[in-house]
Parts: sequence; structure tokens; C-alpha cells
Amino acid sequence: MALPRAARTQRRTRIQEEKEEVILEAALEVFATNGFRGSTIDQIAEVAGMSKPNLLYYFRTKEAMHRALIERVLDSWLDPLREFDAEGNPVTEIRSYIRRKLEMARDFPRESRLFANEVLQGAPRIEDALMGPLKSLVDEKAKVIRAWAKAGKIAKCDPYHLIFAIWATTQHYADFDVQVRAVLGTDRAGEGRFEDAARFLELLFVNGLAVGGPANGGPAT
Amino acid sequence: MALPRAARTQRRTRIQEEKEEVILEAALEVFATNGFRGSTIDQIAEVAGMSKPNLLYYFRTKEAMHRALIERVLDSWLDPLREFDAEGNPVTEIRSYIRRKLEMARDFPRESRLFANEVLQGAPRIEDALMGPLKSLVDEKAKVIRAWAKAGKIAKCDPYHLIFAIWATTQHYADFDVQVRAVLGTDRAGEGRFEDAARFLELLFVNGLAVGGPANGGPAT
DNA sequence: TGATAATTTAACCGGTTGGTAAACATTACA
DNA sequence: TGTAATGTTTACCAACCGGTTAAATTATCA
Repeated sequence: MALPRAARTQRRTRIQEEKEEVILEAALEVFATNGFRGSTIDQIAEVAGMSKPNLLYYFRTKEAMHRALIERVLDSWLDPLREFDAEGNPVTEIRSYIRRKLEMARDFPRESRLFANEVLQGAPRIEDALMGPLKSLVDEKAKVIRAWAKAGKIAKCDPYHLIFAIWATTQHYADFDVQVRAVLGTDRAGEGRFEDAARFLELLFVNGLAVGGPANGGPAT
Repeated sequence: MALPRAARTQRRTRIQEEKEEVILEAALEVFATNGFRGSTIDQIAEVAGMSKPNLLYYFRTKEAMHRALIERVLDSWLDPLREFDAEGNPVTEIRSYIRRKLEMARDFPRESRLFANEVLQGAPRIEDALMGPLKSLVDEKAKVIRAWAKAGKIAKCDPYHLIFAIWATTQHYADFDVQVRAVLGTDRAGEGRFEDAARFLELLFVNGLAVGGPANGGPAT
């Protein structure tokens, strides 16, 4: 009896396709802003424009909705890191990784907050994903970065903490959006903040990872 | 009737002092790991080792506990930024700000997560603090940084995004601790991770903000 | 069109949660 | 030590929450 009634029909219907889509979209909205425990099925139902028992016809439990949502979103969330190319130019690769992550923070802030909420509260529902697919992928890319550092193409640095720093700085603009807006003030908090952020982060990481340390040409008075 | 019974006694007693301390400590633990809505008074009561109605003798509502906690913690949370000294050496100041923030992530992860939870979910209870004291402080320090950049002491960059980057990279080790541990693996996830992080972040920011861009001495083969 | 499968809703249930009332216990102090 | 002020507990409540049941409604297609 582990399946919802909708999954026990003879064939998969058009309505099932559509409604599950609507529900997961609503669930993303609600889970992202309230976290798992802070979200109620009623809230999701209201956003989805359907009744609570109707949601439960498509997903047996709140947990099942969350699980389905995570599954659907996790893969695409890791795409930017996957594209990280060992053969490419290190500086170009890192720069475009930052740009892509920042674009995702801008275009998919709810997805970012969904994971942030989950991880922040101990990742009880995605621990496996963290220690499995995520770790593997990061391990793989860390090797690439380390090779670049060894070859003198970028500064010698810990590749894991480099990746953490890129995650942190980019996702910050999605996860802590309210704070960013509050600090920048109404005038500077327009969409231009993402371009400013991109410019700054590019400077920081490209300069920061350049071999040989700072130029130190002295103050340009 | 806005005050809890304990605040309506004739004098403030020793027991009030002690119990409120115990409660706020427990509230920090619970709110930091579950967020406001995900936390229950019963949970806090259990951690505090007292009964729910007893908590409500000292704090009238769950919200009041949260408010008192935020008030108590916010000030010390901003201390590192306050110490940021306009007269000091720019590189030294930034470096020690990073170090202090990282120490706080290590030593006070619950405080970090308390704010992270709050901001992540739209900061409904601390919006005023963000737009008031926090913004003022950041504005003030941003001026300092901008002056340094203008004087050619550090690279020309947006001071606000620099501050965001420092917040993001350092607090990451508190807020996303589970993920950091998962990715680093059991062997590398010991306390040494903070020293590794410090080393990396120092490289990143000191190099990244150095005037004149990278040395680019070419690959050191 | 009619029968069958699929979908939706109303009514409900037990457990949890934030909070209250009032009796009871303890402490401080004259 | 007695007593008034302070602190704690028991019992409780209404609202909320996740989930179920069964009946009603709608879509599908022979």
C-alpha cells in the first residue's frame, strides 16, 4: 500500500501528468520558503489550487512530495559542476562555472533555497545524495583542479575549499536574498546586483587563483 | 497583558536570571536546528529540562523567546565587522576579519544557523534589524573599503559584494556543515577543515584583492 | 450513450501544538 | 517561623495538521 491511488491506475493519464507537475511546482514554492517541517500540505494545496485530499491522491504523504521534488531538482542542480571540463582552460572553466552558478541563483532561487533549508537543518532527507552522487562528483572535479594547480596553471590551493567558496558566494544571492536586498538598499537592489556580483566574483576568483600571487605593483596613486 | 508573569514580579530574582538563561540556551539549540516554525515549545522545554508551562512563565509566547534570543545574539554576531578598522592596514584588516568570522563559524555554529534559518525563510522576524543596524554598519564599512580601493591599497571592487563574499564563504562552514562533512568524507572532515578553509580563504581574498591583477609569471613547470 | 475507470470532494479522525487556568509548592524575608 | 511573593505543575482547550474513508463527480472509450 505504498503507492498513491493515482499510481495504481491501469494506465498513466494526461491528468496525472499535469497535476503532478502543478503539485511539484507548488511544493517547490512552499518547501523553499518554509522548509519541510514548516510547510503544510494545506499550503501546498492552496498554491496548487486543489484540495488537500486531492494532493494526497497523487502523493501519499508530504514526505513523498518532498522526495519527488528533490529527485527532480537535484540532477539539474548539479549540471553546472558536471560541465566543468578538465580539458578546458582553467581560468575560463572556473569563470564560466561561477557565471553559471550565479545565473542559477538568479533564475532558480527556489531550488537553491530548497537545498539550503534541507542542508541547514541537518539534511535528514538528502544525506544519501550528499554522501553519494554529490561527493563523487566533487571528488572527480577536485582531482581536475588539483591537476591544474600541480601543473602551475592556477595557484596551489585546496580544490574542495575552492568549490565550497564558489558554492557559498554564488548561492548566497539566492539563499540570503532578503539580506542582500536589505543591505544594498532599495535603490541598488535591482536586478543589476547580479551583474555587480558577477563582476566582483570574477575579479576575486580569477585574481585570487592566479599563479605567483599578487602583482604588487604598488599603489596606483 | 503583554508581559509574562515572571516580568511582573516586584523585583527581578536570581531564579529568573538563571532560568531565562537556561531557556535561551535551549531555544538557541532548537531554533538553530529546526527553524522557528519547525521548533516546538515542548522541544525547547525538554532541552531546558523544564515543563512547557514553566517556559511560558518566563516567555509569554514562542515568538517572544525567539525575539529575545535574536536580540541577545545579534549584537555579538556583528562584533567582528565592527572591529574592522579604517586606520589599519587593508590586507591585515580583511585577513583578520576573515579569520574572526571563520572562528565564529567554528565556535558558534548555532548562532550562524539561527540567522541563516531566519534570513533563508524571508527574515519575517528580523527584517528591521537587517534594514536598520546591519545596513548602517555595512554602509559604514563599505565606505572604508571603497576608500582603500580608491587609494590603490586594494583592487578596485564593489565593497558590498566583498563583504557578502566574506560572509558567504565563512558562514558556509557553519550553515552547510553537514554538506561540507559529507563532501570532505570522514577522514578529512575533522577539525582540521577549519584551518584548511582559513588557508584557502586567505589566499583567495588576499590574492584576489591585490592591486594590479595577477602576476601571471607563467606556469611554473 | 452507457458503463467503467479515474478524479475530486466532504466529512472525519487521532495526534500535536501553542497557550491558559488554577491549584500546588517553594523561596525569601520580616 | 509564618506568610506573602514567587515558581512549578496538572489538567485542559481550541486550532492545526497529516492522513483516511467513502461517496460523488467527471473523463474515457467501446
